[in-house]
Amino acid sequence: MAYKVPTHCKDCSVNNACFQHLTAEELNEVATEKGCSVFKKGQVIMAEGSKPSGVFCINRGKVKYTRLGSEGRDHIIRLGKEGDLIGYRSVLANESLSASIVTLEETHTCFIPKSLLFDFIKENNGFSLSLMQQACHDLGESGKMITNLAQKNVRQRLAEVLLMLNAKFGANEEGHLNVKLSREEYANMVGTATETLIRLLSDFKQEGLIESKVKMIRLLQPNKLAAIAQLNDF
Amino acid sequence: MAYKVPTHCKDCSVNNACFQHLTAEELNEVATEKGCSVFKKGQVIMAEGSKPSGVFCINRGKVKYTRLGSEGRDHIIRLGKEGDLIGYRSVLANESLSASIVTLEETHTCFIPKSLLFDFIKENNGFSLSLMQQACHDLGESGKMITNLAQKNVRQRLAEVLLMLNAKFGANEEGHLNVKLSREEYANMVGTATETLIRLLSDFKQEGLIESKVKMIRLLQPNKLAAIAQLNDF
DNA sequence: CGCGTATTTGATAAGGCTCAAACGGTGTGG
DNA sequence: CCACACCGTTTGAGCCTTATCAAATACGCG
Repeated sequence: MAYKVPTHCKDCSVNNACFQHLTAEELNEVATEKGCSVFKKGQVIMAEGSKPSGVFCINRGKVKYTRLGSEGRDHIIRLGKEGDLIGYRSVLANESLSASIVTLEETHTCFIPKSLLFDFIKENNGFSLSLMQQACHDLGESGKMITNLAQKNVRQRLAEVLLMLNAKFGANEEGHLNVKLSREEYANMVGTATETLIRLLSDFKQEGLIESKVKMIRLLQPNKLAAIAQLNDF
Repeated sequence: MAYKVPTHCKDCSVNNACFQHLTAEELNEVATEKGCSVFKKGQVIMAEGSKPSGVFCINRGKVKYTRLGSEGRDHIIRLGKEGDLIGYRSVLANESLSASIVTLEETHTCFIPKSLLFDFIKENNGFSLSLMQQACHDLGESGKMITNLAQKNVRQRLAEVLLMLNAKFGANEEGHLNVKLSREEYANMVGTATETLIRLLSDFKQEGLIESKVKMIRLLQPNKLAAIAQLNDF
């Protein structure tokens, strides 16, 4: 499972905001110390409750952050894609993971050990600040999600999730959302039962807001979706 | 409204985790540059959407972070008390405030300008790391709240909110929760209608789980509340 | 092609929201 | 000191949204 990807960090195509603050020398350190892995679809990269010994940088692929609720049901609290750091929250707060991180498709990662990460934080202010900004930004997003769950109904939340997916992953040449999720995963993002989600998706289809063929969803009228979601900002 | 509190930071009774990493000299800087204010109950310290030019440190008092939802209803996403930093998320992420910060009682604060904060971040690794840990910890708490809202019913969430208040603010000598909130504020924390909240509170009262006289709530059986809330960890 | 899983549809029930009205405490002015 | 008005709280009734259970259908994989 563990292997070295051919690319050196400085040639890496993905652009992580934090790593852009590292010097050539520091990037060399990463390239030397990092371990690389490939995960197949559906694999658990990190398990809820464990304490990771470092962070992963996603080189290719997509992941979901999923928390197990008390009724044995999952809830997806965030998604990650190329360039995102995985598990940084837990490592920096020195807390155990509050969610499992599971791949949505084949995913290539580079592992950066905790010690190296903390070295950079101590020595490189730009890196440190960038990481902090990441955390604070994510905290803001979480706040939005909290209000949405507390105040919006399922229809509004679904519209918002669709727009969020579009903003984060974009669409391919045919206009389909660039991420494949099962109906259950959609339901776990929206916070509803799978059956309810399916009914609302077909409502949206009938209203001409989206097109959907099983795993392929195309947004036809994003502005109308935004109106449904009651978005003030997007 | 703005005045200097008599205490120098190094004598300040409140212990903010970040400030403990500052040197005597740096604390002097804070004491020199900070501005202090007193806010009466119900005053808005910072308004949602604005961009603060620094952070407040709470010297005395309690605040709520409240977001205005699309239906004109508030949702309380967090509470703050003595020693907490206000507005750090927005300042560090360089984003506008995602919530208004409103006092729950008379509150004394010290204002620390953005520039000074960033100086410390650049020069003092302990401070910087501590701030980062704060942000990452809060991010974890937000994640918990998201799962709770998505998966738990109102009764479970109310039990959890009561326990959270007890953990954060404790109880006075008579066993009453050390924070005064209206029924509407409780509802806005739980994410439900005021009427529903009132009904559930009186259910809890009938079941002997709590005592309540308007603004005074006493938890009688916290372990039973924890069972209702389905807490894995508390 | 056949099995297992994911998706879809239907029927029913419950949880929670909304509207309406009554009640209670508190502060103000006479 | 009392009467009144206002606001927060409480209770009731009906309805709507959403969850749950059950069953049918479609899809993907070996």
